[in-house]
Amino acid sequence: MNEEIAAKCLSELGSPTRLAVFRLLVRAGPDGMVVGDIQRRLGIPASTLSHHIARLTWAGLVERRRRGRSLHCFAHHPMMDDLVHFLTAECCAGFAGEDTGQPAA
Amino acid sequence: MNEEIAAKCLSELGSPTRLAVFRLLVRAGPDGMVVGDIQRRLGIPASTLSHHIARLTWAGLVERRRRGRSLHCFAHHPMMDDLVHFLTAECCAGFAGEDTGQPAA
DNA sequence: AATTTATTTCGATATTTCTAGAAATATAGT
DNA sequence: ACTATATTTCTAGAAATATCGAAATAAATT
Repeated sequence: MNEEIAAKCLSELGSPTRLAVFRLLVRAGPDGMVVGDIQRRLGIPASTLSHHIARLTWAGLVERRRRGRSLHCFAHHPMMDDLVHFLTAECCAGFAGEDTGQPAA
Repeated sequence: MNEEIAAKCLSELGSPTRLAVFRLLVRAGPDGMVVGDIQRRLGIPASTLSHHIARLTWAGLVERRRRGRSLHCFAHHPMMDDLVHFLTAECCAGFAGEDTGQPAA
């Protein structure tokens, strides 16, 4: 995880709709959730939802696996864990990060 | 911290430029950093930087205090801590969040 | 192979965001 | 009051994003 990838993830999670989708998937656990169920839960058109899920997937935050006619979506936890670790280590008060090349002052 | 505020913070930090600004401020510590120093460090026009700092401030992630002719900027750690806590508690694998009103399945 | 279900891709429009120059504002010094 | 410095606000064009209906694709069923 570097600043560029972190920014990408943050940006994707920064959409209220996408954050809601991601939280649903986290709550859904290892079984994931079918696109149609997410759609009914959030009440948004299928094409709009598809767009948002595609972006989350592109950012590495969500995985999709086809099972029969349905697509199951899962939160991809390693990416989220890396992101939280990055924020904790380099963007929080108790900053103990490595020297990134620039002097502290 | 709720989903709406979290989305706002995530969205603001999701810009590469703004994430860089915020990280600079975290590294700068309690002394903060003057806008002009940030500008020279990042090499972007003053008006562009002002826009980004205004957004970070509006999101509650940065504080500004005038000191003479300069404006000192500081990372506002409580907001960031709340955000990281929100992500850890409700968007990560070991999810132990409260029931948000919907049944788990 | 036609039908039904599930989801995506396309296309078009509306909105937001980014960027940066020019002008304006705020403060300090002379 | 004038000048210099620091930063913001105004403005606008370009680029990115959001939205959603319609058409297309994929898989199962008949």
